[in-house]
Amino acid sequence: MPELPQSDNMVLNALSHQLVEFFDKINSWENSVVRGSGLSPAQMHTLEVIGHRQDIRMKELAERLGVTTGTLTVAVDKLEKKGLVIRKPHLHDRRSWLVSLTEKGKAIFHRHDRFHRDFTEEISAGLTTEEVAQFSALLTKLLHRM
Amino acid sequence: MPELPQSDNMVLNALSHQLVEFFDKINSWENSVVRGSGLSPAQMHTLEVIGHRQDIRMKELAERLGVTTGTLTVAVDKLEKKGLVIRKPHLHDRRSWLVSLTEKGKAIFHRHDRFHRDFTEEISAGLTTEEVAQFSALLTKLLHRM
DNA sequence: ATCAAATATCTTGACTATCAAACAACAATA
DNA sequence: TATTGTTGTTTGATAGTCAAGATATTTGAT
Repeated sequence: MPELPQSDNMVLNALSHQLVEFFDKINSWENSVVRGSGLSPAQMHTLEVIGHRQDIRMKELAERLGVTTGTLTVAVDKLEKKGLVIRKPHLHDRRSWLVSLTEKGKAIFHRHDRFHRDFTEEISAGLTTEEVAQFSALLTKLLHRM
Repeated sequence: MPELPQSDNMVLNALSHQLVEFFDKINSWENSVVRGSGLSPAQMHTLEVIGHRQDIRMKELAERLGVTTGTLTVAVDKLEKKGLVIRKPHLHDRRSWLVSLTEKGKAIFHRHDRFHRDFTEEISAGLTTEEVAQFSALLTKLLHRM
């Protein structure tokens, strides 16, 4: 197993802590924005995933959210009661349901998406256009390995 | 209010969705790692904050975690029962308690910190040393505005 | 020195999120 | 057809969360 040079080790250590801080700050921003919307963070996240992939099976939705189908059943029940999502039977698999956003759900989804966009603009206001492009390119490489 | 050029707008939109994806992937990685430790994500996060700032007041800990002191009282009760943290009276303010990690809590904290370090190393393995330094520098600028 | 206001923590009640396990309906395969 | 696997639901237990109220202590203004 090859050893990293000491300097690389220190950079990685610093980066690790930066990532933790970055994550925490995004997280608390997200929470404070969501709390102003009448939905819980988990509910908003559910709307987000459905919004990016309409007519999604319960099973796949649960996987993408990282919860069990049991948890999801209850969550979707509540969102359906609020009129934000709707279940439709799967045409070819009668065990399955497809979940999608209602118009009301789509409105919330798009508003939240705009919040993300505004947040991104705000935090990158200290960067030049080139630096933003650079950051995005590096992020692409990182995402490939995750 | 100045309008951004169309191309900048598109870059920001892309970056916004990249950040969401980045956040989600870190989140699910973190959750899967934590679940293997017998602690909940919230409990691990509490240990992390205490670990970085031993002898912290309940009030300040609650603020850093983004929860009310009522929530924290219950959380610290449970961590204390597990032998991971300990409350000590504040020397100069008899209303206050200082919370710190026990040896057992420190062990868990350090192990988790190493997980973060390994994760960082893994995802940045596709980057050159210079790119890692570049990414870290850009992150520093972003963190300043958050 | 006294007293009102502010602060730090804890308690309680209500609600949500979560999982695991057991179950029912249906699909896929031997 | 009979068996095995998959999809979604239900239920019981535990944890996380907040708001509101209670208690003890400190601070600040008279």
